[in-house]
Amino acid sequence: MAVNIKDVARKANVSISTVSRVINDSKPVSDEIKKRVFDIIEETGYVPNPVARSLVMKKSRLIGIIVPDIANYYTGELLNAFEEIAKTYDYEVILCNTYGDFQQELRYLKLLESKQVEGMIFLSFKWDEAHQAFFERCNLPVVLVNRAAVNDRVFTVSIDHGKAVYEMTSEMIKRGHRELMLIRNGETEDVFGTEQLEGFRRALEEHGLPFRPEWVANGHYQANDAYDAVAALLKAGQRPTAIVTTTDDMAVGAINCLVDNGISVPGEVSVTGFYDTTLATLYRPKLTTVQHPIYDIGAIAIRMLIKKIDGQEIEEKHVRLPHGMVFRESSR
Amino acid sequence: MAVNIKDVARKANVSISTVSRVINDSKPVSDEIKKRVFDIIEETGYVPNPVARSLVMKKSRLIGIIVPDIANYYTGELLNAFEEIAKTYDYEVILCNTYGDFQQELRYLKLLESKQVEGMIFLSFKWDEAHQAFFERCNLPVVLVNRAAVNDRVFTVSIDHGKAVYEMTSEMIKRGHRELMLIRNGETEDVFGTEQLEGFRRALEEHGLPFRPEWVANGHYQANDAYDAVAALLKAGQRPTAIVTTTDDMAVGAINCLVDNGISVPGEVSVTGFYDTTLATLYRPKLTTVQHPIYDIGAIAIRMLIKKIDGQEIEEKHVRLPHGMVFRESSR
DNA sequence: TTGTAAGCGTTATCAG
DNA sequence: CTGATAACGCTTACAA
Repeated sequence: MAVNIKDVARKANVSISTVSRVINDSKPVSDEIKKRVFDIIEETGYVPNPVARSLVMKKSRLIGIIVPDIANYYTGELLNAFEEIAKTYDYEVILCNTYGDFQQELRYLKLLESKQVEGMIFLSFKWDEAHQAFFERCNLPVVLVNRAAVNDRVFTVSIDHGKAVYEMTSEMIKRGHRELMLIRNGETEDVFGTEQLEGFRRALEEHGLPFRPEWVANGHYQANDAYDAVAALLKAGQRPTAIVTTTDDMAVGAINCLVDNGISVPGEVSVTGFYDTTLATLYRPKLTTVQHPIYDIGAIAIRMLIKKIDGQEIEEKHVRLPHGMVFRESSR
Repeated sequence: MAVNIKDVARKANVSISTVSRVINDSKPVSDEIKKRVFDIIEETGYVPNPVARSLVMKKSRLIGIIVPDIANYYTGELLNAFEEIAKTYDYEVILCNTYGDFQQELRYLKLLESKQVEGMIFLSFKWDEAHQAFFERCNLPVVLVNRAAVNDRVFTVSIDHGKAVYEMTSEMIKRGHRELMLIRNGETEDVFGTEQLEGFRRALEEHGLPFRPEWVANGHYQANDAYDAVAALLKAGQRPTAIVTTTDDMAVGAINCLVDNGISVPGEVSVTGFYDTTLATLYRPKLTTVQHPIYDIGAIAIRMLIKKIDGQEIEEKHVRLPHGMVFRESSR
């Protein structure tokens, strides 16, 4: 049977309040007694019961993480960051996978609330009134990762998607491309998808290139989406010379389709990715892609959350991290 | 302020024990009172406090998961399964990422114990005395995923790695290959690495082919390991016609090295993977690989654990799931 | 069938 | 500085 505070108190010949004081360093205790208590703790291997502690403090030291899919590099890397930083602050993360299902999300929100999490990190595709209402009611801190800001009630951290697409598109144009296609994240509710589109359009405009709506496809992060989009374009007899995508997976899907149709990459068509995941260097040709500080985004998100939980004021409620670009073999 | 059992009791004009009885359905309560209580619960939105419940029941309904790295498809898919099934049984999983570090593992073991987890799932590379001693002492159920059985104190679930390698190797031999290389998981403590080697050796023997130790490389799951191993062999002027690997990533690494050296795959050399991750179909040439029921392994592991936690007897302590083989473009 | 009361292992208030 | 003691929200004998 595990030893508890009472046992320690008895063996050390002090009251339990004293023991509590020494383990929490909450009030002055004489050095002599402190040592006696520490010795007993050492000897018995006593560890305070976090459940009892939670009950009285009304704090669970739990953080809820809601993600649409765990099985990919991007989410995994984020989780690495959440987990690692949270531990540092003595918080535990509990994981909820929604498979992108809206109802599931709502269910998990309630579940997490009942589990007394002290805050949440949200990685879902959309953010709508139901979410908003929920957080309004339960008054829990939330931070959204790679979702656009809706208001100051929720915090966000991401890169500037519009700028990233703008820069990558401009770079392709500078390198001589005139026929460009965009495959973006096309959830209509996804504000970043819109941002991405705007970035693309702006790059074209600034270089005096025409914007053709039919050369914009809406993907959902997956390789297949891009494959199909490119296939459709090809079938319609159209052929861009550069394809800008917003996911490494989609870039690979696009390239696969091109190659399957006998079109060489980057010989005839250049393709760019997004995020710079492991896939970008594993795949051949290696991907030219937007470098996304995934781990850092995760680290900042969880730090913001914990800061807020601890009652500190957050000055910068919507953080935007800088991104980079790597030019590898998939573009010319 | 959240409503508690007392509030419900008062509003329903019953004692708190009665409320407890109706929410847990633990003892008979008259239909009339039951209805009254349910109405109040509905009205107030009361949710029992799981922390208080844990304290008295001495159960946390928490399961600890220890993994060496979250950011890959394999772990992610496993986590999907853990998370999903655990929720079904009203358990929460808490995640610990060790980056493969042994000391970190030990630290997490203690942490999880102090958090009162009721069981653990372990995905670490090795299993040694320190682990064994820990579980011996704290008497917590554990299940090891894709690690070999050490004894009956810990449960395991995996596929038969020896058989998988044996079959894939045999198949390559049947297809005419006589010069085969193996890149396996080479942690010396990794019993499956040994099993894999044995399977390879047995396939060669049964077909009267010589076993050359220098054509066996030890990787650590990563593409780079395989890349380097193949590069070394090539440098030594050796060239197999088929390379069997035990990871899709390693297969890709091997192919990349071959191609970088002007050797065509599968034209001149065939390469096979393991696990059938998303990479296997994203990459070109698409990978011939061993199909590994990742999600199922995770599902069985977490079910075994929960069963054990609930005090049920586990008849089959070391489960081996069947695997498959897919032949795609990376082999001839 | 229902209620009373004793914990569960802590922290925190209030005397001394 | 130290020690009783009352919470925290719930389950569960034990009584009624």
